[in-house]
Amino acid sequence: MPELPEVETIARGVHARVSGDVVHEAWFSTVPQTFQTPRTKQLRGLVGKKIFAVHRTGKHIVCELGTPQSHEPSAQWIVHLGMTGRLLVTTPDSVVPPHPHARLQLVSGRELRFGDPRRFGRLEFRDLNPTSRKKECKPFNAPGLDPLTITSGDFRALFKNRKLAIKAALLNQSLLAGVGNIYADESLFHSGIRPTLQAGKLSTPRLEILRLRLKEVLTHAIELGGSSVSDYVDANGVRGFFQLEHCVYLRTGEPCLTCNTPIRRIELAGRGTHYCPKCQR
DNA sequence: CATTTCACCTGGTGGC
DNA sequence: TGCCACCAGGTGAAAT
Repeated sequence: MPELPEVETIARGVHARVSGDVVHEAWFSTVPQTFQTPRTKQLRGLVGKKIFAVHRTGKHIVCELGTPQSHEPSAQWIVHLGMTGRLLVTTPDSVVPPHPHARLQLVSGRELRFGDPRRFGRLEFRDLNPTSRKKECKPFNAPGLDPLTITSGDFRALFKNRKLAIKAALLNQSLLAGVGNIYADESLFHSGIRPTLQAGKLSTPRLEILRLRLKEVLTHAIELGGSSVSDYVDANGVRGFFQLEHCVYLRTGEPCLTCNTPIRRIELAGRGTHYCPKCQR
């Protein structure tokens, strides 16, 4: 469900409410595919740990953990929400929605809960060990570059000589980390770029427009708490408002807000793709 | 290596 | 009310 703005909103909300808190007890479901790291190892690793900070990288939420006495994080709990994952900070007595997968009871009395009906989300635990060369001992980092901070030169270089459609390139997380279906469609609309154009054929000025519009769209969406299309809510259970600003996403057949031409829907890279045939060329 | 397709899941919606 | 087709915020593995 969640793309960069939703994940950023959740990470901020969780950070605000649980940093400094300590994991008292933990419960995990037995759904195997949810646990990137074996659930027993996650249980052992989390209980008794202090949460120093929570932040986003790409579409991942990273909780920095350590012993309550220390000041340096020595482990990480990494949450990927998939399509329908939710990460919520609640009171212990609040109703547990269907499909719960993790419940961390905190010393403050709060609970950090993860639930996910479609089970595309993943939970991962890392014991950080600076001397180890193993990947699972290194701090987690999204593979692609962050669209909020990427430079013009790096942005251009990502797409150079690429034969795939620009929309498919935007969705590739090893190029840009955090862009998903909504913000790919919306940023291409605001850039006047047809999603099917070959990424490598876009001129430097058009790529620069895309970089700027993408950053604007994502920043604006973060300010509005993300897009709630069906069921997305932030760490406090509150819906976002950016869906009210969507110009093309899920507006098939409705008039373009600029020129009144009906919005067209095609399939591209296996995803529904929405664009204005007149404004985007 | 670059690119495309598909499987993985549950649930909501709208047509009949 | 039920049944069915279709759609949905993601991504990794397999195929090409």
